[in-house]
Amino acid sequence: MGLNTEVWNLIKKIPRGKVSTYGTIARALGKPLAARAVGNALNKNKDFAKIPCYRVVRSDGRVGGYALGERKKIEKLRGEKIKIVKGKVENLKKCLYKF
DNA sequence: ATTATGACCGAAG
DNA sequence: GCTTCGGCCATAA
Repeated sequence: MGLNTEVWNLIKKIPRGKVSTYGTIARALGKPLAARAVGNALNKNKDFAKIPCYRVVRSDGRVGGYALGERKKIEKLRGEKIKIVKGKVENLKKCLYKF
């Protein structure tokens, strides 16, 4: 397959109301230094219905990019009761999903 | 084979 | 808090 499918299949497991980070995903795939590549992989996803790419944020809590725009990403997260203040997730530790 | 680009990260100022 | 910078990986040209 490829990195893309690996990433997509993995993040499908992130439940509603939880998030993960690019770096965490990279580590979970055994490529600890590939955080950037993970972002690229998510950017190529088109199936927004099945793959919750909006649940992946930056390591410092900032929401990060989204193919449909940062605005939409924040809306989606808020829709799952995740607090966003000044473009950052509050209590990132608390919302983090453990793989 | 080389270069550029991007939904990143950590350290440093 | 903030910004800048070098480093990293994968993909495309």
